[in-house]
Amino acid sequence: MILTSTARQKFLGQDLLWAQSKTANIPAMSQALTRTRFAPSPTGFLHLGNVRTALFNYLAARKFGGEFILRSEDTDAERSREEYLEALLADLSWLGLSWSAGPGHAGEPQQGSYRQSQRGTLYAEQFAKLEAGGHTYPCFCSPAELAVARKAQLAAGKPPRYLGTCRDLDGEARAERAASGRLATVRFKVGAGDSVRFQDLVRGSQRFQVADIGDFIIRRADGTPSFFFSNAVDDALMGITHVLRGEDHLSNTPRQILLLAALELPVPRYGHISMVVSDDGAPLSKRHGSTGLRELRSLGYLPLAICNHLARLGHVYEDPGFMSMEMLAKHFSLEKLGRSAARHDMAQLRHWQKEALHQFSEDDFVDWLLGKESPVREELSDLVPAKKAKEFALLVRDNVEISGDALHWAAQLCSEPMNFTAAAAEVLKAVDRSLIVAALELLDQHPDDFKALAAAVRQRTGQGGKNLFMPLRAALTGDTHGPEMARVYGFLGMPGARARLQQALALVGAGN
RNA sequence: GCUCCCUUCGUCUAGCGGUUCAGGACAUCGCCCUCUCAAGGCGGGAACACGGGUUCGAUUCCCGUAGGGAGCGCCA
Repeated sequence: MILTSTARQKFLGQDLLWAQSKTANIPAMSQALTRTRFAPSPTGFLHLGNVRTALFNYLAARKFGGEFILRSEDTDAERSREEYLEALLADLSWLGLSWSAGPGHAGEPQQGSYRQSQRGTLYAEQFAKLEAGGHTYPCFCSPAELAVARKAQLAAGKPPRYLGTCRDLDGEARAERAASGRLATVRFKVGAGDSVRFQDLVRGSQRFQVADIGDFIIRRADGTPSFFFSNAVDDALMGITHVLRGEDHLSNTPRQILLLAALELPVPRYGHISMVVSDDGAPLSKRHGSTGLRELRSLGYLPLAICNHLARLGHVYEDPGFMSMEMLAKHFSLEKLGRSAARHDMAQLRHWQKEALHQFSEDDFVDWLLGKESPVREELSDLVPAKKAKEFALLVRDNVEISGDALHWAAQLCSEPMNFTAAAAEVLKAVDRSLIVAALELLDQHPDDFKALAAAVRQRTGQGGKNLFMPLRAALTGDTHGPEMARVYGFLGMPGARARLQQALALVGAGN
């Protein structure tokens, strides 16, 4: 395809616009006009890379008082599943990313559905426009034939591009092939000898040779639109102004610009953000345990912890502190987006998790650990008596980083008989029997005052400091670290403490 | 194979030719606090991939090399 001069003018005009937008950090335009989107295909669960893309789009929209919309790219009927879509929506809203329009949203807009599988009519109109403009042709090559051609090109050291076999077929030849029952795809005619330029929001000016782009399929043999087509067309039709997407789309962008130009539809500003790789440097995949949003959620990571972590992967905030979603949006800036790939580091996420927990009030914390949303709610209720649950939660608060950690403390402090960690058993083995015996005998005199008990034991045994407290801790909690002993003692209660000391006695004195 | 993108402490990154023998955060190590852990305070170690240019002067600009990544699909 040769760009018409008006189309080219348009490009130049847009180049200018984009160049400006880069320096001005998104033009004022008409503020409310900033529309971003997240357009996943419901073929699996979200991983951190997807989530970060969604987050950036959300933050950009929110910062400029615009709209963030969701679109389900479910044109692949084979792989798309309703349950994935539902999971996606649930996970995104759990994260705190709210969208103003999307699949299943009340008040579906004038343009139609936010599921591509239901936008066939709209696509048909656009296909017709393209066909009328002479931008397309049917291609009768079979997948097998194409695969062979590709292989041959690769072997010959050539780029694997469509050869154009069906491009110049005349009407007769086409009719003949169609009559023979061969199904045709529709290809977009890409012209030669020109280049496509655009100003990438994060990578600056880009230029691709049109000659390097083969005629690509925009409609599959079954009549459904291909990604290049539906994705670009929907962005235009839905009035998307800024597309922040993965770097993997960068070299495909010229195709979409060409398409949109042929359709005379508005071209959004594109920003290609770096990829996120997992902590071992491997690319993220839909079934990568530690990088799946679902997995993190079920482990007890908090939405805001994840957002703080992700927002700083490939994006810089001057303030190194924890931020609310509002602050994340307020200080989000396209100019602060980095160009190189970022590694997801669990240690960093853990830091934000601690920060997020730190922000919690007591009630928030109790609700997080024991409430309906808690992934450990049931297991905890099996271990901790309901009436002591709240006290337990507050007791272990400083020793819990993710909800699962509470399970350890529940097991240590509530199970009967009690568990001793290896370290605690070591401590008890080395301790003098008389110390535990003394504690046992003095227990009655100090039923609810650990300090007084400790003082009494100290007086009788002559042991103090670490030598006093560590054995008592090991005996009462079965562990060598944990919450403050005075609070633990209060939680255990006198009868509980007695039972525990007696159990500990069995381990004591292995040395004497 | 071709095209494009990327390359500063272990990790995320600041840096947009000199005021930086490179700053912050996380992680790590040490000390303080302390009955333990955590938190908190103080302090330490730790990086400009390599080679050429350009320049009075390069982490910063240009060109190569190496390494990593992406795209070239009737996947998205």
